[in-house]
Amino acid sequence: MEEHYDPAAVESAAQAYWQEHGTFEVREEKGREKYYCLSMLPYPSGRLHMGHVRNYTIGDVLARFMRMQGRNVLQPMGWDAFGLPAENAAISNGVPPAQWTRQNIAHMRAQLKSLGFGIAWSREVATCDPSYYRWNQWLFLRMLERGIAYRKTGVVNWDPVDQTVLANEQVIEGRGWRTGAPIERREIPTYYLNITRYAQELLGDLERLPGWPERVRLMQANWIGRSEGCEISFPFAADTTAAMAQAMGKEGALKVFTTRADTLFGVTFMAIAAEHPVAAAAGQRNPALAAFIEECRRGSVMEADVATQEKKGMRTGLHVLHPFTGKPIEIWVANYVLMGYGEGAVMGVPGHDERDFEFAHKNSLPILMVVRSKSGAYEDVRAPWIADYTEYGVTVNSGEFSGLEFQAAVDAIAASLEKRGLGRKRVQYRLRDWGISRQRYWGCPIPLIHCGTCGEVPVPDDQLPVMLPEDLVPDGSGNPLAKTPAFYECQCPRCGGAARRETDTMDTFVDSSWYYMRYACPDQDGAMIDERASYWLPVDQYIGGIEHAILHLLYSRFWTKVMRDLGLLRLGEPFTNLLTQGMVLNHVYSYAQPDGRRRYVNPADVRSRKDAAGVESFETTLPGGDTIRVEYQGLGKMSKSENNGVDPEGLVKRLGADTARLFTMFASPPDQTLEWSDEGAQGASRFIRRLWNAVHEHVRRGLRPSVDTGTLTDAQRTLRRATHHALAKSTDDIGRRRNFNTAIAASMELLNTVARFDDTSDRGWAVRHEALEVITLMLSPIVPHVAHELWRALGHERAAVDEPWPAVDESALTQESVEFVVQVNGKLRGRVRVAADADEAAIREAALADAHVMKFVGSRAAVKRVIVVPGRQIANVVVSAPADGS
RNA sequence: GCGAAAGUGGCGGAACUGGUAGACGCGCUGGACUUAGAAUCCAGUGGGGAAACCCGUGAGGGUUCGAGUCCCUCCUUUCGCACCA
Repeated sequence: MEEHYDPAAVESAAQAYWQEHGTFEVREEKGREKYYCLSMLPYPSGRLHMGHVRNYTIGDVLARFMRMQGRNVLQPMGWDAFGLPAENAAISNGVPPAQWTRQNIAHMRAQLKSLGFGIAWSREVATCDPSYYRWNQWLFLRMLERGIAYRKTGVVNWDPVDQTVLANEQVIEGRGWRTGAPIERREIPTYYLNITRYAQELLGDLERLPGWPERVRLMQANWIGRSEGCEISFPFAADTTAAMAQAMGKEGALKVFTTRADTLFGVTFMAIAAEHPVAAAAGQRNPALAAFIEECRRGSVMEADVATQEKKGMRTGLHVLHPFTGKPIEIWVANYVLMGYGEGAVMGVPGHDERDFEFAHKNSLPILMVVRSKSGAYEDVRAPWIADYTEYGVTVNSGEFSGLEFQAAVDAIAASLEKRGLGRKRVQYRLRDWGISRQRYWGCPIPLIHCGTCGEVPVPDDQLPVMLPEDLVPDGSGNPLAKTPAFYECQCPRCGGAARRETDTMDTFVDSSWYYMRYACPDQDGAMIDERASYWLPVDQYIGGIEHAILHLLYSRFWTKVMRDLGLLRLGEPFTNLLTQGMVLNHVYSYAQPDGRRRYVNPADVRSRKDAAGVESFETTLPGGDTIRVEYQGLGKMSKSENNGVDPEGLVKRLGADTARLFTMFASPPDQTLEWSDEGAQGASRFIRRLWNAVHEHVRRGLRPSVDTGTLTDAQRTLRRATHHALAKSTDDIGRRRNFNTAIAASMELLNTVARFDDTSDRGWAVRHEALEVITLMLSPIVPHVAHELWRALGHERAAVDEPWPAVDESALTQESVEFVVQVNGKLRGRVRVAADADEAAIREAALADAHVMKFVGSRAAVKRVIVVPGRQIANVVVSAPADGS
């Protein structure tokens, strides 16, 4: 063993050992309990960031811990390799996305290896490999056969300059993020996956996921957004049937969805979305209305923007009839009605709905009150034209349905409507079908062919995969696939005539919806997955960022259920336990440039100084050599834009992988935010050196006999107790609570105890030896490299990574006497030592015999009772009037 | 607006089931070693007070022998969703 800790040497030796022994390569072993530990796969952006380090360290600690617990552990890794950044890099550098992506993967793989993660590298998957995306295409075709995938014309964000669809988050203040061009709402044909078919199951099964954070389940439930209500048909009035017959075919009624059928008698107008077919029909006869519809169409499709918009509307001149009173009700086109939810039309009840209230006020529409509060108070204090009343109450002014409470009113009205064929109860979901078409190059081709005579024709299975050409360089305008005849020109598989291949690619969320299944059998080229998947799945522990709480995790659950229904799996839920790690934060510093724009300075380049009054200020040295003052702007997520990232590669070079891992695990619990601290990282490094030095000092004295636990001194017994106490805590903290920070604190505490233990006898040596062994193994999942070396130094042939997790020696924990804390009326007043088996009476006597305690009790006569809590080693003396202690 | 989580020393955090508030680390102070610094080691470190003690977990109330923890009201911060009919 070297005298001085050299992380680079220790780490490369340990990594070489694991590599050589294939330590983390695993096979399916029937009868051995498996543990599938999965971290979300990274996008190959080029370099790891601290968020990756944190994510994969959490996974690695759990994987290594479970391995020591005897489980057959699979921890794989792969690459979410399709996507926009590769195209953007291609546009600015002229390098094909494939080349850029593969270079990044190579670099990041090396970075992951340098951090010592115990990954089964032979199972690596990259989603841009044809051997992977081929099965996206295959499953898509199976979905198409069953109607789960379908083609529909839908509203999208369209950038007219780049000629492409943009995701909502790529539209900034109504303009394309790259071109600055105003974004249009355009209806183009895209492929959808029918996730709404699974809405109820996706919602209901959330209850079967107790290993998921409550807040993620809640976010998904809100996203799915189930509401119970009624659909109601309002027949068209006589004056409008001619126009409607044209637009609506045979329907003859305007359908709405409502959760408040009890307010049906309060309807004073109908509101329909600008995209509603009735609106289009009305617009044909009315140029002003057509212009208004066009104005709404140009507006953003982002719902957050829609929410802040002023409520605007225009009358259509068309009417429907109230299903009970028969009175005509005018139809308005309103910008607050969403085409994508319910029927794209609502009944306007301004007396009992906030939005309708606002709309009615703006347009001077009548407001009727048809619900009063149960107490009746509402009628007395508020008139409907002053405020709306949106609570559940009792119906009034509602004909035969007056005087009913909410549920009774809804039931009665729905029953009556259903009898007349004008409505029924229905469940509505907020969730929409998943549009997967992207007018992008760097993604998985959608395996379809458009033929002039046969229409849309699926690519036959034996022609899969539809290969994405890898040598194209996008220029920023449109999809290069659509400009590459060699790609899109093809023969129709049905009639053999000339046809055009679909040039849209799939949303990259498709790629990440099932990659965790493929790790089980990445070499299988005859099927999507095979029976090895049923050995490893479901994933026992999934770790990733909270930002994926909805989309990725919902899509994966949906995908799993589809595969189950296709008979490919027996599993309904892919991830048993989910850990969402917190963000990594760092300080943000900036200064104003002459042109007024702020420039961000990396915290590593900022110096702090204090003036005579102790006021702290910050400065940095510019590349030119000038020193400039910078402003502290608080903490922010590590990001490029705020230039506050810490490069893991530099950290590993400077302090070592073990230090990087130890600091990220120690600074805060895994699900909370982590604040980067350079001093904290130094502290982690210092602890590792202290441990190294302690072991070095210990083994320098040579190896000696093992512990004879029967004949130890008090100090020796105390150290053994500390050892096994720390072990019990660490086991619980990692295994049950997932609180790695406190597990590490327990090891630090034990090392402090060892440092104070200066017994040089044989038995003293042996007790210290045991403590150092336990520390080494307890920390080995967190700092595996240094543990590997220390374990050898402590005299072991077998590698630390192959050792089982040590067992707690219960006998070491027992004590002959224990200290009880004595309180008087809940305030700490003394400590007494009693025999470990002392009964309540003895503890009570000991407490009352303590002079300091009695000072506050006054006299024994004042004692009302004594509460003894043996498990907590605490006794509380209750007195009626405590003495003041003086 | 709706939903959720969280407010504890100078800082990150600990206190898991209501039972010794502040573990562990950082920082800071003093000391040792050193020509000196760095590194390392030792001691101290919530506030007040000479001490006895008193006060302290965002604010206010409550339950309890006992509250950081439970209940009520309020404040602040963060996150998610947001015209969902």
